[in-house]
Amino acid sequence: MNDLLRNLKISINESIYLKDPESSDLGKRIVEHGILLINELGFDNFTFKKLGERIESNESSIYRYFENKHKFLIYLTSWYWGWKEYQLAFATININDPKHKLNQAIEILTREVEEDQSFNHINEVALNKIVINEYSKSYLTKEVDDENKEGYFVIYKRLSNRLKEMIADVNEGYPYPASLASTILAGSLHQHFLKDHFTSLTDCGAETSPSQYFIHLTSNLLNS
Amino acid sequence: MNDLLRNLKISINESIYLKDPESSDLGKRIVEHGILLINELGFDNFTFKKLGERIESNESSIYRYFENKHKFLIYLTSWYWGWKEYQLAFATININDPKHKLNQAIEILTREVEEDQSFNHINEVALNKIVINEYSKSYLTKEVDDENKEGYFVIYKRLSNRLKEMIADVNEGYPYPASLASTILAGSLHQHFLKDHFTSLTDCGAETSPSQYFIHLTSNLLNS
DNA sequence: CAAAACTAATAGTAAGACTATCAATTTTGA
DNA sequence: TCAAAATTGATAGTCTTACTATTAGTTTTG
Repeated sequence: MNDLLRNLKISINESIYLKDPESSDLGKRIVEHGILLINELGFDNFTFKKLGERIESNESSIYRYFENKHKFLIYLTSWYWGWKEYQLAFATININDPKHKLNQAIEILTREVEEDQSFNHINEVALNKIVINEYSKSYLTKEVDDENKEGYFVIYKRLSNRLKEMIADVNEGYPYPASLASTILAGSLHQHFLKDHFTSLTDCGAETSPSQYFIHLTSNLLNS
Repeated sequence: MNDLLRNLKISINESIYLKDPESSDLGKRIVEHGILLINELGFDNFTFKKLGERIESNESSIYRYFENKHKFLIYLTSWYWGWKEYQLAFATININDPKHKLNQAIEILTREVEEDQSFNHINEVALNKIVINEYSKSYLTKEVDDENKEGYFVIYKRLSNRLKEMIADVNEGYPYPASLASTILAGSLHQHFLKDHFTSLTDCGAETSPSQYFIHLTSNLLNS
């Protein structure tokens, strides 16, 4: 991402946090080291107490920013999808050919993540691993419907919808654009997970990327 | 499923449990009501203490069958995939045409689950909902690699592989059979979840089923 | 029918997920 | 610039979860 975006802020639904972590130094440290610590321990073993120790602050101070670790995860993953949304918008804005545009979109949404200099306190590589390993835990709960109504997943839904529109622009007769879009988004996380832990269940690995798999799949499906 | 299978037992890796729950009345009650209770409360809110109260037994007695609730989930989902594996084997054994065989396989693996009379103490409909809502939590952990080595996921991997073989039998030139198989299995659970909670992200619903979507996708992909 | 296995009940520990209180520090706006 | 407001850190405390240990009563079985 370029310098134009250096002052950009990904905006996130205010009901996800108690106090905006972008508004203070402590808040940014919570986010920065929260990402690193969840990535190290896994979300299940992560606690606010451990994060407090890591940043030499106090558990109770973290609770003033986020109600609980579940909301913290929703905050972090929302940030991630908001970040992807910007990348997608910038990378496809000048492309007119629908096929080329869609391929570019899939590439951006499914590729291996690299560090983005525009956001100092966020390690996008670690955050991407968190999304791969933990994102589904944020919605596989008994509270999904309530939280969905509260708008906790708007960014992801908007992103999935953009992809769906691009699919429809390539082939408006294709009957399942929404399902294909969600399959690409969730399926890509899954293929990344499989290549790290269940190699027999995927063709992705050193020589083949999830991007190649999904671009091939989509092209063949829509251009036939 | 027919009467031939009435005495069938789905066999599950012995290291997943401490004492075989099929070997006693209490064990069967743990499984039977464990499925119902997890379905009611969600896995996160489920505890052995609550299950003990439900079956009028004791927490400590349940701990003699399963080390912890994580292993209990692995047991239940392994049972589910073993059950699917039998259904798949029986339904495809006499089909010779590879395309027809594959379509039949996808149908079985992605369709809405109905009660199976062959296994009295197991409510397959509730178990299917558990698999949709909780299966990914069983492998999205820091311990996956160890547990995978212990064979906790063999049944699922074997099933995914069978599907992969059927895909390859239809089109041996298709470059991503393993990824397509895992996409169908995990993607189907995901589409079922979306139709219940995020309707804008899927085309599946009252008129369209995940089976139709995946059969259409696979046919178009392999027969072009 | 006695030994072995199993189950239920109780108690106890350590950690997690918070809430409340208070004092010290920092920020801020009149 | 100084007093009020906001923020942070430290401590303590509650309730729940996830277990482990012990014991006593019940059932099974060779």
